[in-house]
Amino acid sequence: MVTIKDVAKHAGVALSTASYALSGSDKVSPKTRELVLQAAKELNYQKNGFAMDLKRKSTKTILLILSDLSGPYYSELIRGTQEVTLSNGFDLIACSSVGGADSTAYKFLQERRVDGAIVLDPNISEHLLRESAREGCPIVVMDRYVEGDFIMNVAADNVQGGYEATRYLMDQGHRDIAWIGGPSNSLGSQHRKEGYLKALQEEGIANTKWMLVGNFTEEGGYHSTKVLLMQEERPTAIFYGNDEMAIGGYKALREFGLSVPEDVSIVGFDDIQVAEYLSPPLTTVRQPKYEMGTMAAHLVFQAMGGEYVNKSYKLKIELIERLSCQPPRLAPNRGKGMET
Amino acid sequence: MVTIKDVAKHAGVALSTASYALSGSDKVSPKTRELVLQAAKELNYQKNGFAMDLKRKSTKTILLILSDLSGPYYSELIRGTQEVTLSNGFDLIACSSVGGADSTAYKFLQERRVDGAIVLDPNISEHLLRESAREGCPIVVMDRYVEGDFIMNVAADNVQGGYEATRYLMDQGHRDIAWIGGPSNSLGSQHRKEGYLKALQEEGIANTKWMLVGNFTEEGGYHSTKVLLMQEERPTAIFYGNDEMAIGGYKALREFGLSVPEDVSIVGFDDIQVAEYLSPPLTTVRQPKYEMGTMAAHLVFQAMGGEYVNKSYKLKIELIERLSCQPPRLAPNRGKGMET
DNA sequence: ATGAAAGCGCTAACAT
DNA sequence: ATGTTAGCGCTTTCAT
Repeated sequence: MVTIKDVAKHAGVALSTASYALSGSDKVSPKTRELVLQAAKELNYQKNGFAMDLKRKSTKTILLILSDLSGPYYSELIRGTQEVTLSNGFDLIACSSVGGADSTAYKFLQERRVDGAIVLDPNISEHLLRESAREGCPIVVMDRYVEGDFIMNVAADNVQGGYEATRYLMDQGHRDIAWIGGPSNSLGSQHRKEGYLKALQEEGIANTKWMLVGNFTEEGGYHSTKVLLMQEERPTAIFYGNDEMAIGGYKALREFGLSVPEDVSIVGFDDIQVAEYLSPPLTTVRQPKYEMGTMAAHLVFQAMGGEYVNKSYKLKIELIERLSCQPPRLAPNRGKGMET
Repeated sequence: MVTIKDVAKHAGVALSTASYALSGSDKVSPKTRELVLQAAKELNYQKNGFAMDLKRKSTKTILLILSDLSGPYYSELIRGTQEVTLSNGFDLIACSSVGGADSTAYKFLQERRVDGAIVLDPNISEHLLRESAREGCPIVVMDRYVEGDFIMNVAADNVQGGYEATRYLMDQGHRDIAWIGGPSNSLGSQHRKEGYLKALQEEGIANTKWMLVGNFTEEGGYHSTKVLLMQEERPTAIFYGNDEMAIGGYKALREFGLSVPEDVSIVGFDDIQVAEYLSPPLTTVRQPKYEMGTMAAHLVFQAMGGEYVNKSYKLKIELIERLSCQPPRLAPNRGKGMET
């Protein structure tokens, strides 16, 4: 491997001179610089970034940790973080936690390979987070709440989102509204459910009968919906913890010969790209993902700069009205022994 | 910052002993190890990965470069590379070329920060690729063809894909088939077009009238389609360089009061998630993305191992038949001065 | 089993 | 303007 030493020798200058020349310092004469650059080119010299980081004690890179590094969900969010990161002269790399404790995420966090991190990944333990966050490596955790030094949180207001979706359904006259939630390790899903329950309670509805879980996948939504439909009493509306599950729901409904929204109204969560193309187009709740991304990145840089920042931010959420909901066809099927 | 030196001192052992203990070598007695581990915990010691890499002269990480780190397109591909990378005990990080020469991609490639790279990004110059690929850092370039030492290529057989899509349309009786391609820096798009032309030629059709470019975006597809439809003679079918553009096409067609597939048949390319939910569901060409991902990763590791590998791979492509095509309604509108 | 010391490739303070 | 040199934090050889 050709090092700066080789370049220096080849150019007939001292090691430091080569270093200066290569880094564009004005401490060397144009002539020497040219000499060095020439030598570097001839030898096909490539700088070793680590050696540099080691000296400089900072990497100028931010790490973005996602649960699977894929999925349409992240697009906008990534774009947001990327813009901010870049305009601060930093680099952004992304990795996932696939592989558990051997995962790239763990390695990069534990080995001080980055100057800051943004984490959107329930698999990263609070322990690791607290252990890794430090002066020189602030961490922003998204969609969950983790306390600790140099740890900040940003999330969409999922409670609000859940509440508004349910409220919307109730305003149309629905009273029998089912909830199909995400996995239990998703705080976002829990909060949506909280909002859902809050809305129900406001109307004095104590629904516990129609609460199921999918796992945020189409598959899961499909199965949970089938389970739901096999019960004696059916809801007039279903609120899904995310859009993917709602897609599965559409499928299950179709299999039961039920149509949306005539027989049952549906609302999803996330507003992924497909939502608008489903038939009927899915009414759903949109999270301000781009804003969440920029927000997170800004926080990282503020914390780096030692600025005082609030530890926790909640961003407003927006209901996207499409065609998957309408008032329930009949008077709700109550009087079969339900209270109120 | 607490270093291994501090840990050693705190534990009352030598630097090297601490290092051994920390890395789980069996050269230290269990007792000393315990001592060191304890000290490390007390001081909240975190190893510095760079220093380690510097010594070890390898990073055990592979870099995946994508043009924008987002977009539904990549999902499967990423999953493929990730699986292989992980099972080889390596880490995978992803970054984009946003930022041009200042981008993360450039930095990581130029500064020897990784042991290999997979590039799916037309923005990375051939020059950089050739400069960066070397023993100890093989590079696999996807969807384009770059020659050089330690550079390999994997791509879907886009020519075949373009050919089959067009052939399919022609088998239904279409003769007036438009092409709306991607940006000119996309070799994939060029190849698809090549296949398209080849199919046309087989029937003796020398179509040049209906060839436009979008830029792989919905927006672009929309506009190009409008331009197309404003012309006097209209095609009976349109073949889009990717699905996003086809979506834009659907929209433009609707605005012109034309329906798919009755008035014009459509085929897309890529088979993104939305394709199946469009109405009508989009007939399109699926690339074996997961396989391309695993293939690329395997190649990187083989090259690392010094194994002889072919430099170039082409993967078969598959036509997904949905409902956006049907035979043209009338006899094709020829006889207006067209040859044959 | 443990310690001393060399050195990975680089930057930057210091000397010339 | 250029050269000399001391580390950055770590691994690893070689003595002990």
